[in-house]
Formats: sequence, structure tokens, C-alpha cells
Amino acid sequence: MPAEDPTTATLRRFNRTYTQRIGALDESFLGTGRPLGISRVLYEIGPQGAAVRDLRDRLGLDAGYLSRVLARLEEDGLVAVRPDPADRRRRLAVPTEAGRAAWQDLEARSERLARRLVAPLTARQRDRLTQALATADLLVRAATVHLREVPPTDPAARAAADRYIAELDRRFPRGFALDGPDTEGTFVVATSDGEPVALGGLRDAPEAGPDVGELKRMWVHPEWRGAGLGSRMLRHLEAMAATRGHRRLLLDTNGTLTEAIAMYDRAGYRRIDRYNDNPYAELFFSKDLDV
Amino acid sequence: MPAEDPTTATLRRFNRTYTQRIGALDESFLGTGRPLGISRVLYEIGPQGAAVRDLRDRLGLDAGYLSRVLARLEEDGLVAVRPDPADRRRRLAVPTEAGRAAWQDLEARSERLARRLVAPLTARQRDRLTQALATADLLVRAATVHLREVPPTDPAARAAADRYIAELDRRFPRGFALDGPDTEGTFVVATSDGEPVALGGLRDAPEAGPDVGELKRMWVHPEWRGAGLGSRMLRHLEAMAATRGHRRLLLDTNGTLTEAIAMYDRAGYRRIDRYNDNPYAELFFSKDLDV
DNA sequence: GGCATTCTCTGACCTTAGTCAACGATCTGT
DNA sequence: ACAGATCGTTGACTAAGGTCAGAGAATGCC
Repeated sequence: MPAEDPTTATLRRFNRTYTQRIGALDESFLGTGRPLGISRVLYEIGPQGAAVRDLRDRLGLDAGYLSRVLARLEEDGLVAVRPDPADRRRRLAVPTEAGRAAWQDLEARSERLARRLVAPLTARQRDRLTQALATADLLVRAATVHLREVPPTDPAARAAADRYIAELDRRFPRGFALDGPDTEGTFVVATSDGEPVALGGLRDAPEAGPDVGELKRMWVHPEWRGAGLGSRMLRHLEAMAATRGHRRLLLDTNGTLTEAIAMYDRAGYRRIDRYNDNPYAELFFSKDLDV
Repeated sequence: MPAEDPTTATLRRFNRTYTQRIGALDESFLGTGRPLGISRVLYEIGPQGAAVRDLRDRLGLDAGYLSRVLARLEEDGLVAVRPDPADRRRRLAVPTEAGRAAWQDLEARSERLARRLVAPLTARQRDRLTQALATADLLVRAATVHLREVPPTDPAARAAADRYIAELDRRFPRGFALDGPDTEGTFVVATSDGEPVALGGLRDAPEAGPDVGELKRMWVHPEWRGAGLGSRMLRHLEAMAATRGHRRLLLDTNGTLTEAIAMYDRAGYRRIDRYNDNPYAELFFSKDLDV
């Protein structure tokens, strides 16, 4: 084993503290007269309801087991399970009035326990704790984001591209619009709990040379900025480009996107002259990939 | 329910992230061919061994259940349980050679999982995560510290007082020594996992007035400083003094203890003239309690 | 239109984790 | 030396949580 890593040591120490002290937050689900597993499923269904499929994914449960838990919740009159009209193999679990009340109760218990935990802290320390946990939350979530390569038609890629376009439209003085959805190149979507949180596209740019690629649609969900998702996406795209035989990457961007520009600078991209007639682009970058 | 509290909201959000992602650290104990509970006990016993009593406290297990788990570990040749020579009611669990190897394996699994979790982060982000988790760890531990009032003879109070004395002896240019152990007044010991982490003493000071008390032996474990334990101790002592009928508190301290002095200032203590002949004291404070 | 796949449910089965009370051995204070 | 407390073990019992294979209904894909 290599020399002790301070990050894993801290993480593991925190894990111990956590399971001993905050872990009790789960136990707030006890004492409701229902077993923990049942409460967890009820809580996960939430006041709006959820698809059985999603519950299974989110909670990591066996299909048979979950089915039984749902039957029990239905029997207790807390949840109604009915087929999804859009795909009648699927089923949706929707809380009844009583179910929503039980959910509220779980919510209140959890909140109470959290309060009791932080009660001994002064306001200043509470702020520090909030800060620290929010940072840790963002980084841990960012670290467990899932990157996958998809065609331009992928629904997650489309959804992310739409958000990208909407954001540029908001930020650019004269708005932003595209002719139609992307059809060219390959996209990389980063998802967390199924939600797209970052996007990046790579296309061949034969007009600029035989082994040149171009990056497009680089976008990170606003709530996820500052966690290094952008540079991770960039590294992933560069590795992808290298395996596709590209030796140089181009990209263009707008002067208002200062965070992105700083990231490109940090990642070793150099500013070059205009190489296309994109009316929204003001800055142009290039990077040589050392294959 | 009052307006949403950002601390509990962050804590609860983090709790979700945590159970879904880091929580898997526990699951690293699975896949060893042993059930989770057994592995947890084995891990807690550690390479040095542990008293059965302590295991029960640390893991919060039922005596009967733990007894059976230990029997199973003994049967598997991983642990030897033998009576504690010092008190033959107690028993000690000591790992065998195979047990130490199994413990190493658990350790390695946990480390591997922690590494995999932080692997996607850059060095900079890893530093930020380490920082954030260390802060959160300290604050959460500080929040769950247990304060209790004890007589001067209490072993935890004695242990903390000894550390206090040793530290002053190290920090004062001409050292520090006492005639004998404290016998007067009431102590408040803060413990975490059974370890004393902070100390404070309160005595009547009739020589200074009928309703005057004096604080003594204020000490916070060096690793626990900056988490507000000192001011929490102070508040506890003040409340205690108020119920004892004191309306004014005195304390003395040495100029080298700058953190403590800053804390007294913050807590509303005012500097006064020397009120005793303590040769180690250079600064003197007083605070009126509003009862 | 037919075949493979997806989604959920059901039955059969099992381990794990835990509780509770009774009991014997041992220690502590007086 | 003895009453009372502490420590751990044992027997009897239970709920919780989970696995696995098979089946039926619905859908997607060519």
C-alpha cells in the first residue's frame, strides 16, 4: 500500500463519525410502527409518487422485494400502485392522502433529528458546517457523476443541449438560437441520479485538417459549477478525440462565458484566430493533443 | 414548522448523497464471505484486540447478540476471547493471526473503495474535499460531545486535569505544577467516545463575596480546538453557576493562553485587577451573570 | 407479425440481526 | 463475609431483509 493518502484517510474517518452520529438520521424512520425498509420506500415515493422502476434504481432493491414492500404499503392504505399509461408494463406508485401524511411525518422526524444534531453549535459553527457539508456534497456528487458517450439523438443529450441553448439565449445580449437539433458528432453526457448535469460534443473538423476535431456544446449545470465537472468532461473528450485519431482540437466560444474561458486557459488551450463564421463566437481556441 | 433552516437542509441533503454514495464504504465489508455484522465486529476489534464491554458500547450492540457474534468469530478461528486478568468478569477479544489478516483485508477494501470514490477528482478538488470533510467531522463530533457534571474525583475529570496540567507545564516558560489533585468544587467533563475532550471547573469563591464563583481548569483537547467546545463549556458552567446562586464569576489565566483569552473576551468577560496570589496567573476576568 | 426484451409479480426459501429473560461468575463497598 | 451490582453467556424466539427462478403481460424492433 502506498503512503497514506490524506483524502481517503479523512474520508474514512468521516465515514466513521458519520455512521455513528448522523447515520441516526435514518433511524428517525424507526419508531413509526413500520420497519425501516418500508419507511424508506415510502419516503422515496414522496408526495408526488414515483415509478416502480425508478424506486428500484434509486434504492438498489431487488424487484421481488420491492414488489412486496409496495404490496404492504398498498395494504396499509398508504400507496396506490397503478399502471403507467405511457407504458403499461411499468407501474406507478402514488401516495394516498394517508400516505402523504405519513410522508410528512417522516420528513418532520428527519428534520427534528437534524435540528437536534446541530442544536449545540453556535450560529457561526452552524454556518461553517453548512459550508463544509455543501462543499463535500457537491464534490462527492461530482466524483460519482457518470459520463457516457451517446449519439446526438440520445434523450439525455437532447435535454442537456436544450438547457445549454436556453442558458446562452439568456446570457447573450442578442439571444441565441440554432436551426435545429444536433445531428452530427458524438456527445458525452454526465448524469447524476439520471439527471443530465454536464454535456460536451466532439465532431470531426475535416475542413480544418485531416486529424482535427472540434469541441461543441460544452455545458455544466449551473448548480454543479466549481466541482471540476467541466475539466473532467474536457479530459474525457480529449481522450476520446485521441482514440479517434485527432491530433488537434478546436473550439469557439463567446466572450461572456468567462468561467468556460478560464477553464480552457487552464486546460492548455491557446487562443487562435477566427476559424469559422459562427456569428455567436468571439474567441477561438486550439490545443495540440500529445498522443 | 419555522422557515427552512439552511443547516438542516444541507445536512439532510448531504445525508442523502452520503447514504447513496459514500455509504457504500460499509458495503466494502460485504463480499468477504462473512455477514456485515460479523465483519463490523471484527473490524472494531482491530489488530490489537478490545474488551467485549467496549465493543458493545462502540457498536451499540445487545450483549447476547455480541456474545454470539464473538462465538462465531472464535469458531472461525479469527478471534480468541479470554478473561481480562485485571477483572475476570470482563473478557477480551484478541485477533488470531488469521483474524489480523482478515482485518487487514477489511482495511484494504475500505481504502480501495475510498480511493475509487475520489479518483475522478483533481488534486485541487481532493484538497477541498479533505478540508470540507475534516471541518464537518470536527463540528459533527463537537456537536455530539457529551457534557456531564462530576465530582473532582471522577476518573475522566482527573485524566483531563492531568492533560491540562501537562500542557501548561509545556507552555509556561517556567513550567507548571500543582500541590495535589483537585478536591474542591464541581467539574464538567466533555467526552467523545469515552475520551475526555474538554474540562471546566467551578468553585464557590466566598472570599470574593457571598454570590461569587470562580472558573478553573478550563481546557480543550488540542485536536478539538476551533469547534466551539470552549464556549459551550463556558455556557454550561455559567448556567450551572446561576442555578447555584452565583451572580458573578471570576477567573484567572496566563498571558500565553491567547486562544482562551480571546474566548473570554468574546464571551463577555471583562478584565479586572488581580484578585488572588496565584503565581501563574497574569490576567484576571470577571463577568456578571444576568440571572 | 413474430421474436426478443422489458417490467412486474408471485412462490419458495434463506440468512441476518436482533430482543428478552434467566443465570452463573466475579467484583465492590461496607 | 455478605448484599448488591456488573459482566458476559445461553436458550428461546421473532421480524426484517433479501435472493432466485418462473411466469405473464406489454412493448420494441426488424
